Amino acid sequence: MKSNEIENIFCEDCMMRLKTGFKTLNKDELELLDYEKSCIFFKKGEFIYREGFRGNGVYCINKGIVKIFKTGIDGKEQILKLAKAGDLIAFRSILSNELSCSSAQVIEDSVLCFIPNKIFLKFAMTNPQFSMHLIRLSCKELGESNKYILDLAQKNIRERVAEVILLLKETFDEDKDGYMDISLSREEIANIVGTATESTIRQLSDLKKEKVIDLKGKKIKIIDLKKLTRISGI
Amino acid sequence: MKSNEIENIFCEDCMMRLKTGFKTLNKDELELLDYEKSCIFFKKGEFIYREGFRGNGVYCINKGIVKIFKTGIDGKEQILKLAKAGDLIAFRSILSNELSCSSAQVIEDSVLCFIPNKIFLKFAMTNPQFSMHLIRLSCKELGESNKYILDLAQKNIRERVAEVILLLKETFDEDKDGYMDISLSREEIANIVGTATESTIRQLSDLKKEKVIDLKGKKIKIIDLKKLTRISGI
DNA sequence: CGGCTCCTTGATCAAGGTCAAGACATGTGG
DNA sequence: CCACATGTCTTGACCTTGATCAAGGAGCCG
Repeated sequence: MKSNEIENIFCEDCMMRLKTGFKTLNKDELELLDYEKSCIFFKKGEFIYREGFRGNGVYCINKGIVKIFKTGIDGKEQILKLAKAGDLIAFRSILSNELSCSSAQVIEDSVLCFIPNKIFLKFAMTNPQFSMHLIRLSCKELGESNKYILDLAQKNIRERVAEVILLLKETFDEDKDGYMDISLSREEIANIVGTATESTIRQLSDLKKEKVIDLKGKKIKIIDLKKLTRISGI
Repeated sequence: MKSNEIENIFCEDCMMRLKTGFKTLNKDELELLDYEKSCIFFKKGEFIYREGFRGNGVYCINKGIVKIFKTGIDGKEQILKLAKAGDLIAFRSILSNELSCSSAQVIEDSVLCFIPNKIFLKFAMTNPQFSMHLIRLSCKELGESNKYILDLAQKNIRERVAEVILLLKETFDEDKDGYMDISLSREEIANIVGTATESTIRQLSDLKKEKVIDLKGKKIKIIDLKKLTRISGI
């Protein structure tokens, strides 16, 4: 189907499955999932799906990092979410039966399991445990979106940059030196914060000067968590 | 239970039910719902629930208008949604088992049906049709929230004011003179747009001068829908 | 080494926030 | 019914924040 299809990852052995609603599937369902799904490798920069299209399935991230974003006027991105191993993406449009409201592009080489519409919806409609998981997932994301609306409307850029760094810390691990295990371009950080690239750079420089964070290329390390939290206004 | 409880509205006869997931309930379930729910009258200005608390049920709006909002720094509101007859509110925190992420306050005298946690979750877990409705509802709202994030991040205030007027038009009917059937204070409009009250007033005045809308007290009438749409950048 | 792209910084400018004052509307008690 | 108080609306003046434009620097690759 896809050119970069790779050898099957057995769902039963998949550690990521336990982080998702798929852990509620019984043996038969799991077998069916295993049969119907396909595992696909995506290189950095590749698109998984694009805004405005009708999706034909959902993706479970087995490995890698994916950015989910909307495209605004003159092509400027607004990143809604960074998805990582164990996250389910593209479920919103499938479940609400709408066109996709966002695009997904790979930030770090990824392995994704594609689960076709039909079987995903079958589970959703026949397995109450599974559907409750989906409900919780979408309601959680709704809560996060609502929070971000407030921030965008009321916080200034310094506060939002601080908050995004804290968000990254929550989402990603850190290496032995304390730098967070994610490499985003300055433009991408700006597209999470919802501001111009230059403004984000200035805020990052300020935070570095103030010894709140340290920067090494694209890597960020939090030095003074307390102060960063205070700045973010959480 | 509540001081302003009013006489029961029979679910079976309730027209609003047909707009909600409750239309999927069978006769027995409906009877149970009817028995467990309570109908409550709320006067303008009263709070239905507040941010940060654990909800003990959801509300189905039978009549009236309710604003759902988050409170930010120094008390400034950000309105997330105006809910009207046929809308279900407070379901997010119940379903995700989190604290309420927003408050609900009555804008126009309302009648609400309170459905306790227990029975609502029972339906969600045992009636697949009902749970699919909930999934669709939360995914739809998630899509709207995501859209609003993009707007807040990238559109200017003129565009956003125009967009909010269009949103009001979609949500509420108009009277015989073409004025929309909702009265919001300038501050409330500003709290939807996510800006200062004065800025909103200026934009409204401009749009009136340009003959795009007309203003009569708190009532708004759209004169030039095409131009308004163009301004909103949709 | 030249040609990319991304990052950084400075200068400038406009959008929109804030403050202040007056207009208008509404309600209240005398 | 008036006088007064209160709250909302509106407008003007001013100033801050952050966007935009421009130029130079750093890192990377063929």
